[in-house]
Amino acid sequence: MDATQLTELMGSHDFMQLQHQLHHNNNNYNTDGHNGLSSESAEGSSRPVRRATRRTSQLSNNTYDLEMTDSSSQSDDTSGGGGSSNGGGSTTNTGHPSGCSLGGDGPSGRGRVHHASSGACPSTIAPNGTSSNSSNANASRRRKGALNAKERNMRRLESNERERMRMHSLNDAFQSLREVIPHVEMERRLSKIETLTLAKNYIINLTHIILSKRNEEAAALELNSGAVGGVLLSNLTSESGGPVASGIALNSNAATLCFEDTLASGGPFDCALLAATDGSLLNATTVTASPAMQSIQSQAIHLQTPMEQQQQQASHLPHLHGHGHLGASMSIQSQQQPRLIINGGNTSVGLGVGIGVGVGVVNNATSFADINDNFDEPFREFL
DNA sequence: TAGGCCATCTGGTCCT
DNA sequence: AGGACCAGATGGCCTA
Repeated sequence: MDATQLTELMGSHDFMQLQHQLHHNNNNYNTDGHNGLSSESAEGSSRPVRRATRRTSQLSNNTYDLEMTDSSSQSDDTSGGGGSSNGGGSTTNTGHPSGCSLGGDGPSGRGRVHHASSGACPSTIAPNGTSSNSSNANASRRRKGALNAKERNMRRLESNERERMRMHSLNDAFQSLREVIPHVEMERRLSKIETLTLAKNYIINLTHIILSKRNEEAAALELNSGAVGGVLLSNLTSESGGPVASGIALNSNAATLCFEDTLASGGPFDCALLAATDGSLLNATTVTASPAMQSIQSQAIHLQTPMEQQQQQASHLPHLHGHGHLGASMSIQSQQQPRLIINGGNTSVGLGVGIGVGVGVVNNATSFADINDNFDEPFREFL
């Protein structure tokens, strides 16, 4: 799985092809002890390894002169981007003060609303590098100037330390997220943007599944257009022991959503047999895993384990605001319901059909007109 | 060597 | 007022 394939995967919202992969997630990504990741898997992935020495306290390496009394230098310079002697330091003033984009993009739109008179980018920069910003900013600087340089430097160091800790917490949260998102095994760990994209798509797919579970028949009607939010299960037998709708479950053209009841025991499943790719509508039914099905359960992507792991890590997670879809996802995972078995009974169709059938739900937005309108609905009870 | 990704520093802004 | 949050800037590491 290379980066291109991953990009395609993220673009296709396909998570259902990930069998045989999830159980590697916790072992194959290199981590380092400094960024909150486990250290036992440091072999085989270069990206985290090279960070091993980065996540250390910078205080000891800082070249701040705590005895300095010249208020015109170091962190007191409000015009200089960076200015640090370590890491983000800027030894050459580029002429672009901190907070100003080189391309003149203006406010990015992220973050909080800025008042017209404020903003990260000073309106003008005096030749000496001082900002001619609002009077509030000037007053603030005057107040800061009232502090002696040693105290300012100390506060700057403390602020830097807090910022590092904040970013470490953020990175820990990213790692926790990586561990609960099924994704294709890669030789390197997921980048942040990949993690967020996969998480978003994963949540979308879970939403589809929940909606389908709540109203299989309605979902089946929607899915009848060919987009199926499930996975292929084969070798299923009906509860009575006979083949399930012969030509359906045993047919790779059929897509089946099953929620675990008693997979381990081979008991009945509540399965929503959604739709065959020929457009025929399938009925919801209850089926029982055959011995063959049970035999492949070890290869299934079983979300319970990462969920449990997440629960174990819950106490270590940084505070997550209770709004937004990520929060909803976290909530539903902590509730452990529903537990979804993602499986591929026929490995030969795992990728091709998995993409085309299993995860076509999102690509075919018209098949789920209600998804965006009621996206939060399945999660409201968990909020 | 260019580009991607990341950690860190930094100062402005907002919130409590 | 202090801390959290944010985003720009910078340099390091790695891969293609």
